[in-house]
Amino acid sequence: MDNKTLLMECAKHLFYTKGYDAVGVQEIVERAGLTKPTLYYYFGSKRGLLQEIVESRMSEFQSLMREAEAEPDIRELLYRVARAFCTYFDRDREFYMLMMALFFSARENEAYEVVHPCMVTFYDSVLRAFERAADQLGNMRGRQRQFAISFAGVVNYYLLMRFEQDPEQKREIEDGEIRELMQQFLYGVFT
Amino acid sequence: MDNKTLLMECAKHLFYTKGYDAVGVQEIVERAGLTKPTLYYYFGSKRGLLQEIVESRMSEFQSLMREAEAEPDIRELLYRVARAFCTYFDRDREFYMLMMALFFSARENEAYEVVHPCMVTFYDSVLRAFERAADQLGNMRGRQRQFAISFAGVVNYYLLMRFEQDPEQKREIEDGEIRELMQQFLYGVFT
DNA sequence: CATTTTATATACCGAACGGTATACTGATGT
DNA sequence: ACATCAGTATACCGTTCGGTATATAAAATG
Repeated sequence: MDNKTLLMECAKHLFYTKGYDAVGVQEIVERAGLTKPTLYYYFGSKRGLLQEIVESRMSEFQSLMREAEAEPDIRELLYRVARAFCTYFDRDREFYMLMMALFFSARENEAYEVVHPCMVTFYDSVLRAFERAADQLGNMRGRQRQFAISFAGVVNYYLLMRFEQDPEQKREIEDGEIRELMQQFLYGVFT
Repeated sequence: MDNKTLLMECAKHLFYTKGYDAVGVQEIVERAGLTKPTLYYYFGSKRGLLQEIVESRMSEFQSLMREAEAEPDIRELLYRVARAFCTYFDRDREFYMLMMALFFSARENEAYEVVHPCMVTFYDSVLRAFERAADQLGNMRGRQRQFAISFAGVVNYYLLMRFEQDPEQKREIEDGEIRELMQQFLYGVFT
């Protein structure tokens, strides 16, 4: 692994573990066995470092979503979108949790400013899916937003729970689990 | 307002706005028009300050939940629990959002250590509600945890959306909205 | 071989960090 | 009148912060 990638990996781990503001650049370069000017050579600033970490993993999410979005049937579509989120989560759990944490962090914080545009992308993908399936959901009365929010809430809290119970990622998320979750979302808790 | 309360209010606002780690004690006391030794006189440390902010608002939540939990019917119970969350949210939106942010923050962060026990309390309240209603939900096959997680996800993401659209708290959350959200949770999106 | 470019280190900057030793002030109790 | 004590301020502590000026060594380029 080249030093640039090494720095990004070390930073990601520390940001995830201790929080963006709580980690100093000194700590990052020490973990990588390098020095500060090297970090500033590649990224220009602490903010630039976070930006590159985030951007380097966004394209992967977008291609996962593009596959999922092709599905016309709403039930299958929702399953696939949830599947895309879970796959993305499984590929790098620390990164996913870091994104979640930064999304919920303070609005005026540097890290939030970097991450927010990406989270809008995530959310818009879900919202578009509901809007394209409007004809199958009856009169939604403009509830697309509420559906998208609920969907994101259910999926992300599910992943959060997964992570707390199995932070080591011993086993991947199975299709059956995702289908059950979507079943509950579509038809309620009584089924 | 006495200086202790003033410090807590200023700190809460700054922690919410900029993030716990990003705010220095100097900034807090300046906003309050006081000096550092005063802060350390009352709270002992920055951590102690956060602790008091959090603890001072927990009892209120617990009494709201205790009222809601008395309801035997699962539909009405869920509505009441959601109502309790919303009321609590409406009473002090900045505090609620601060708690959310800190709950999602890094595990090894000082702020997380302070807030985590409280969030466990929140979650356990919901979990208990589902467990007490087990007989009305058929065979849950141990899905209480999943229900509780989904419920928390739906409610918290709903409040998050509310907050983004109306951070000024111009109007309270109406019962109809909560009932609709719970309807969707109980019976799915097709209703 | 000389020159430029890329990548790294040493050593440092001023500012801000969390926290404290000490002194003062005004009210309270005796 | 005096001692006590809660509350507040001045001035300071050592450490760490994000960031940089400068040097150097290796690799690519002419």
